[in-house]
Amino acid sequence: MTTDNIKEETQSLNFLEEIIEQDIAAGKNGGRVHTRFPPEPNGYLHVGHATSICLNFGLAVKYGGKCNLRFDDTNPVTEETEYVDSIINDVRWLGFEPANIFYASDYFPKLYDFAVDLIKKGFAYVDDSTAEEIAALKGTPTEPGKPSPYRDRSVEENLDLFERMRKGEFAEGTKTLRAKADMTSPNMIMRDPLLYRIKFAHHHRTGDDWCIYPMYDMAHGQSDSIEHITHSICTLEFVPHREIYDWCIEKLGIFPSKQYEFARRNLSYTIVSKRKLLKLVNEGHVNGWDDPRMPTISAMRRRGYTATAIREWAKRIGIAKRENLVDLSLMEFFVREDLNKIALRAMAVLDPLKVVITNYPEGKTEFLETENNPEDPNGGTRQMPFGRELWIEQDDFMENPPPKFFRLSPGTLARLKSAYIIQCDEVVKDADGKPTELRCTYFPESRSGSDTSGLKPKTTIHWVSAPHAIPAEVRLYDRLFTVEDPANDERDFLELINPDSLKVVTKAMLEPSLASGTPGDKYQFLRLGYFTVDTDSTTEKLVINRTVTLRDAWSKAKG
RNA sequence: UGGCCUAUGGUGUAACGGUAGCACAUCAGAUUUUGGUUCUGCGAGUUGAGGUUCGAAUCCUUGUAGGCCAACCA
Repeated sequence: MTTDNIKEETQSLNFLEEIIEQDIAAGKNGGRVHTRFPPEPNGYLHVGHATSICLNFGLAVKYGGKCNLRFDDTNPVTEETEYVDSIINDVRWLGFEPANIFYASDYFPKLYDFAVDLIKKGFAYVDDSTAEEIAALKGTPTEPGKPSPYRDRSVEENLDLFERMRKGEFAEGTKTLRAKADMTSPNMIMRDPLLYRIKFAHHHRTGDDWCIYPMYDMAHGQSDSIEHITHSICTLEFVPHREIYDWCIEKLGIFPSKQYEFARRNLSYTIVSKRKLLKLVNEGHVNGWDDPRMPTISAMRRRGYTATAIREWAKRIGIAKRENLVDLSLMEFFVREDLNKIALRAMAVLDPLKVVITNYPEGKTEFLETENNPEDPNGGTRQMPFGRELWIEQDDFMENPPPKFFRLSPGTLARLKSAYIIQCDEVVKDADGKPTELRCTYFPESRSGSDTSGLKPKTTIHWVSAPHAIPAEVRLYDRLFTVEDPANDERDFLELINPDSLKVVTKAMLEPSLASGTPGDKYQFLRLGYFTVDTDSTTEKLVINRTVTLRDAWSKAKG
């Protein structure tokens, strides 16, 4: 037996996997595993949904089961087809194909029949109380509720009233259908929860067919049951709903789906509240739902995060029932890990400083070979033009360097990556004393691959040939908020926005091979980070997003 | 002052009565034509108090702390 086998066999399970394996072992549902991802199409999917998608689809994959994508579209006033399309797109982009794409709204007729069945069995009644009256009789967590005066209507009357609700005979808010459960239950959810409400609203799929719509407690579990979902996984805030979930299924005598709850995963420095996200977009704090600083899946995609990275991240942070705040650096680790393998290397200068090689012939251009990806044996090489005038990074030069700085400074040597070793002879400065040009000499015998100079520079820096460089706009992103947990801060979240979350570099210089870049292409700009071509790019102008920086020992060292 | 859920290094997550492990982060070192990658190593943890047991992170009791529940939202 190999080490790998041992490792695999002793791999620990999360609590949901344990439940599933026990169910399979017990022969429950014939060993079948069927999950579902049930978003409400009222907004864009965010990183929290991403973990849920990975969980539900991942479990199905792991146990040879199925996972449905089901739109929980039972509230017509907030839901739109636009969101449906983006959700399907996001699920597929993450690498999962739903076994079925279903809509709770497709079950409206069936759900209506279920409601009628509950009425007939004496488990539901039509209540004429107003919202205020219902709330008043509901009691409090420490006091039991009191029965509605309409609670003991006859089955016949309830049937009649409910049918007339459906026909549109009553105004919104005047009548509801409620479960006849337990007004004295310590679980507030069990105090005769609303099952149906009247809403004369246009539904994105059923149009004006209905003027009554099922509530969550009437729709969700029953939809699970209709689809024969075996493991219905949701977040912790639904724990108290489990009782009514089971109650409805039992009273209806339908397929017994089971609900299990986990703690949603929170990412540090981000916010996922739909209301707050909407505010960021509407008030222009960010540039739309897919602004690369947003926590939406579409934004992460645009920023250059890969589906692989997100899936691996979700796998690694695991699943449990305790409160958590996952450090952003863990996400960034997986983004770097994947990008390190797949991103093409390129050279780009964000803050250009002119270098003139005084002993290099004027007008001469030579092409030097450089590797596309040292991590990929089949990555191949490309040719980089090199000449007398180059751009290097301002940060790579210091006239008066501190002790640990070992890049270019007057009199020191530096290797130009895949090219020659140079030495800085003279610094040309502007009126403010800022270097504007370096006059250097190169060592012709130090060419990469055939270096006979014997010189040992302490550093290798990146560069771009000035006459061949492509100017581009590069957008540098940082965390959107200044505090780890903006959702739980006493200050208004708008006050916590990081003023430096976006820096636009307008005069970046890229190596010429970038000219053919199209949106979504991923690169590692040597020594700078991982970058991707943004959707704002045009044929005239490239726009590049920085996905994440490289780990940077130097910036840490200097503080 | 009701019910429910939860508590393990800085962070996330394992250990299912038998040596508290893994990953990230941190720090130190090696390698390196990317201050990247890779490799090696260090430091750091069971919410308090009782109890059961030969033995408790794990079981029991009881504190403490955090979260959720009184939308015609999901």
